[in-house]
Amino acid sequence: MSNQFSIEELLKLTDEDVKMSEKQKKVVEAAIEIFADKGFAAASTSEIAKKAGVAEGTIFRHYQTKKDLLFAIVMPTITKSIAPFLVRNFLQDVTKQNHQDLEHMLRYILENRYEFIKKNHPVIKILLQEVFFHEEFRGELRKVVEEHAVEKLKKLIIHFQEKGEMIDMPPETVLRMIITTIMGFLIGRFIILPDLDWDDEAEKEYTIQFLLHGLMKK
Amino acid sequence: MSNQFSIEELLKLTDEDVKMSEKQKKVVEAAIEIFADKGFAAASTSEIAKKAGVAEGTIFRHYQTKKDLLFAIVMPTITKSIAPFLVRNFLQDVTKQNHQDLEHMLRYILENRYEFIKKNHPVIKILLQEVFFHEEFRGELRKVVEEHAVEKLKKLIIHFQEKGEMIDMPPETVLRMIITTIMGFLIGRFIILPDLDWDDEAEKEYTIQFLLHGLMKK
Amino acid sequence: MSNQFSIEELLKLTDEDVKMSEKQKKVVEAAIEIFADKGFAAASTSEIAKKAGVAEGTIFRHYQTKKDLLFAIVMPTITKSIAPFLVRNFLQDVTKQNHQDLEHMLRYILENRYEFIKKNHPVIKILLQEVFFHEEFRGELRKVVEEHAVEKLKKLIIHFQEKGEMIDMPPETVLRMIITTIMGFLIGRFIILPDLDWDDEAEKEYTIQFLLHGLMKK
Amino acid sequence: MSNQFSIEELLKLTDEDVKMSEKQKKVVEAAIEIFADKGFAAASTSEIAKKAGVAEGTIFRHYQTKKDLLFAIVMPTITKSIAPFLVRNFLQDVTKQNHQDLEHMLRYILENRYEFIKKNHPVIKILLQEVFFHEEFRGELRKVVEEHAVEKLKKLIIHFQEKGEMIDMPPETVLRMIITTIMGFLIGRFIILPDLDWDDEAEKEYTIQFLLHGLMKK
DNA sequence: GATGAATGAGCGTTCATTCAT
DNA sequence: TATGAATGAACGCTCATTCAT
Repeated sequence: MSNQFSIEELLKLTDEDVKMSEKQKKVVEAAIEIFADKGFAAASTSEIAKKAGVAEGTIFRHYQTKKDLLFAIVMPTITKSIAPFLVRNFLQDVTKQNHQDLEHMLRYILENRYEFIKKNHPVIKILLQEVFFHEEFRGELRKVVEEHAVEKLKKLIIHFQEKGEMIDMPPETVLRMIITTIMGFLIGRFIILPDLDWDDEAEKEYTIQFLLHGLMKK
Repeated sequence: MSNQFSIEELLKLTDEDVKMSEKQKKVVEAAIEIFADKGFAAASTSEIAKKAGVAEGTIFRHYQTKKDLLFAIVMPTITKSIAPFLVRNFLQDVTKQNHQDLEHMLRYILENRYEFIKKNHPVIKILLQEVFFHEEFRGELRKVVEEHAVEKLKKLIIHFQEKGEMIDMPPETVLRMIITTIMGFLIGRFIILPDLDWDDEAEKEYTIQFLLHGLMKK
Repeated sequence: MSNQFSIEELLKLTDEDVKMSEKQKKVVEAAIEIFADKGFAAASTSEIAKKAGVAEGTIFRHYQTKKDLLFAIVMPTITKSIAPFLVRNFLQDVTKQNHQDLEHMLRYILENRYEFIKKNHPVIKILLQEVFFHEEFRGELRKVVEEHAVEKLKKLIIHFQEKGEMIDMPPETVLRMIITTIMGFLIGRFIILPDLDWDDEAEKEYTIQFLLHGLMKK
Repeated sequence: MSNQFSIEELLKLTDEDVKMSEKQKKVVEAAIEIFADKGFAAASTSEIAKKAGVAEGTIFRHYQTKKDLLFAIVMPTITKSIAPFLVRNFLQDVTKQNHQDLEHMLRYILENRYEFIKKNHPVIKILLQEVFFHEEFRGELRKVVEEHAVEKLKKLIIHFQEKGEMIDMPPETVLRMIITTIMGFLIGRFIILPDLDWDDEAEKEYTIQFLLHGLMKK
């Protein structure tokens, strides 16, 4: 319980950024924009400095290497990416409720992650692009997901299956369907085709309906 | 109909590679390995040359620039990525059959793309990594998908919906669910977690079941 | 005679350091250590500041440039390096004595310079390392040596030669032998191989014997 | 005997340099000049390239780092610096002769090293300047001197002492006097004050006389 | 056709120095 | 007086690309 956080504590994590000096903030903003646009390897520190309106040396006062800058941007987002499962009572809250739990849970996760990616899509784009090239990202993701998300969700799935509400598939497979469907929507919506004319509320509803139909026992 | 191909013609596309000299093939193999491993921008032509066992200059005899080499590797795979829909009679074949059409179609597409990605996952990994950074890839993908896949599949979806077999959602949304679920499986299986101990036949079956449950009218 | 000093005045030169603030002293100490260790050009002011426990800017309050810091450290040692010959009565003192003068003089110089380098070897190491790269050091050395040491010593040599005690060689050559032999010992002892197990008293004696044998008329 | 060389073989070592391309030779020449002039740390590769008339990248085709360039220049000279003692029969040649052996040996060494430093003084200047900053140089010097020079010379010194020709001092101390006196002359002559008006033949003679007087038993 | 030396622009990074606090 | 963030020129080095052989 000691390494879990209340929503308030999680928000504090976000506000830590406030400690940054004005110039440092400018550097981070410019770096996010450029990393997202052309990728880490193709981004140059001189371009970042120019866009941030600082001298190139200023970047290296705050971040020892270009890679450190990338990590400082992406690493916190890796933790925050599983924020719903960091909430202390996530498991109990959901299981104590009635037969509509599954739907509630899916709606909660989708809505919550929708807002998260809506606010952070440039950094998440960077994460998606760079996760292949930096073992550190994969390691951190695996750690954070395995420690805080996988077990909780598998328990929930088994709980729903025992109540006879959910289709009989291995919990890992059900998990894959949930993640795939939700991320498929959000990545399509915010990363791949953000310029399409999305009716967000309708698509969220369809996504939930598709998941419920696909996962619930008839 | 003129820019559509029979299965035989598609296979010929694959065999075009045969025209390449021994050295050229080595270059392409080395480039695929290194691009997939560290990304286009972080790969150096000298490293590719060394791994291919050719001189640095040899690469540039066959490909004017490093980017040309990338394109020569990835572009054909973009076309092949929608191969099932390039087949002349795809639409007729499916719609002329009985009430098990939807399942047959999904099974056909999944099986076919499973084999494709199994054989080509390094190049597909490169495509996934680089599609964000090269407008040319996005343009080609959009063209090929819109011209050959989207319309056919939307017609099919409408056909199933009119037969009362498929859930009532906008065809584009149904398409998204199908693509998301199938690609979610294949990318997870071959690109993100290829080292997991997958029971492929079972997972394929679950994926089909999930799609059928999610998309069929009860 | 006006620019010559008594022993007391020379000591005062040493005590000038007292005027420095605590921080300034720390800077000088750190700079000596780092300049001696890695050379002036490869030493960074930030490293000096860190080792001295002051801010980077503090160095430049006391010394306008990094070179000024080097000069402030080394220049006084250039003067002190010929201290024995700065003593007002060096010449008279030696020539007024008996036939053992030569030996006395050599012992005096060797002993005196042995103590000097024992106390100041880090700065002398810096001087030896940097004298090639800074014309200012060569200029100051030449000035100080020519003005205060060469003429006195040449007169002494001629004096000993006229007394028939010393071998007939050009006085400059004799001077070279003396300097070479004494500095060869001291540099070997304190700069090049300080970690060897030296028997200092014996080696001093051998050095004197070698010089006497080599220079005295048989 | 296997790792010892005839004069001819040693000369071949020198001629190996011939394998270098024209541009590479230019780079080495420029680097020697600039390293000797301002020291390794203060020399810039762009300045070397400019003086050599090549592109900066050309330097790094032949030498992976600036330090490699320094080592390629200096390391062979470390070996050659003890060339006389690498000659197969150095020891026998000298000891088989008559009472004038000591003088012959000293004359041979002085003359030989005089010619060596006359030809190579820029590289030797670099070695003297950089030996303090690069453990690799000290290591190589120690190895080469201990393996090939020290033992041979100590045996010779003991041989002369047993014949009663040489003063009774520890052989290491005698060695120090010889090295100090010869190097003192050569370094003064070629490195420190090369612009003085030296009468080389006379100074060589004085140096030998001083050594003989200083070391021979009366 | 293949080579690999040569190029030079551009990279990430360091550094002595300045200056507002 | 002392600080340390900020600067920007210069550094060592890499790279895609060219071209004489």
